[in-house]
Amino acid sequence: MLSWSDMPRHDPRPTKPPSRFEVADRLHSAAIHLLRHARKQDVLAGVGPARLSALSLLVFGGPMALGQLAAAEQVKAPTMSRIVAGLQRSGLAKIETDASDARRIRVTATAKGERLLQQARTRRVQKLAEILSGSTGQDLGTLLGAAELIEQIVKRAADGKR
Amino acid sequence: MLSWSDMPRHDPRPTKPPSRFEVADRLHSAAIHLLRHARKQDVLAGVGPARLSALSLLVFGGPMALGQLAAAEQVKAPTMSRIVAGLQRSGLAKIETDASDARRIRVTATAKGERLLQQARTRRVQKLAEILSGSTGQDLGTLLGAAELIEQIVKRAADGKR
DNA sequence: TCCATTAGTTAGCACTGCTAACTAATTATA
DNA sequence: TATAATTAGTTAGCAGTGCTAACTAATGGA
Repeated sequence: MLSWSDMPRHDPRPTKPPSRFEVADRLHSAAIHLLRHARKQDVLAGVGPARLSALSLLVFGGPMALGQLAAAEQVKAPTMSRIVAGLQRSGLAKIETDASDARRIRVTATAKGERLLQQARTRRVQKLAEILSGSTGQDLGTLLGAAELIEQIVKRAADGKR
Repeated sequence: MLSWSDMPRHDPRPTKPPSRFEVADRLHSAAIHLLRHARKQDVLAGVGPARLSALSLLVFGGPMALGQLAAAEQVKAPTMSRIVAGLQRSGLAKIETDASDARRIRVTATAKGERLLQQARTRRVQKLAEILSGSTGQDLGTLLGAAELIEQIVKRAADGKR
């Protein structure tokens, strides 16, 4: 779904330089379909996607304040407040008040949280690796290159916005 | 976040044949970050993501029964029942009972629904095209190739499951 | 000192996912 | 044919995730 190629094409121009628009559309569709597979593994963690994502930020990015977490996850403070409360309730993260500024809280992943995240991560990636099993080395190279490009591009866009 | 490369690497092996695992991980991360941008455009539609996605299926896939919709969206029937009710309430889709089997309903996108979807689609893709604006023609080629590969791979995985 | 700003929380709404339990229609079977 | 099993959808109720508005508490500047 959601692909220009699904619509009647009255432009029989051959594939010369792909337009940004076409590339954007195909990437969009591909990303949706890819993540749909990965996401299904997450139910096994028993933790919702927002909590899992915030936890991953804590595990890989280290302890941080609620506001930082919210900004990184592109979510408003009240939403992150609830997510952190959930993580705390499940024993996956702990919070302590900042020594130098009593308004701030410092959120940290617990050992249990790190363990759970690694397992969830492994399941997701393993699932994707599984569906890549029929791919040639060359295809894997193309995909890796594309993934790196995308990360660069997205990072550039985010930096430009800051 | 969520990338092996963020973790301490004690394996200094150069980039020879990328492992499926590594490719899966990088793709996973890239897809998440890419869609995070596109998704933010959707608030402008005034329709939630699940409804938008179901509507796109109706627009591009034609009218179908509720069960088909649920299966295609990988969602349970009660969830799709509510999504369709919402689309109907907003005048974006209409339902009629199947003539040959009175248990079934036939869900169809309205003209208004098609219009709204095209606008939402355009916004999403335009946003992605925008962040691609700094890319060379060669990069666009790599990205397009990767998108096509992913669609093939995901399709194969889905077909295999059937 | 007093006021504006900043960090987080609480309350309340909407949307999306689930399971369990239901109705109604269809199909299979005794 | 009558009844039982299956199938299609709906309803009710729960949890999670997003928002805005309104609040409290702490900080920092005039």
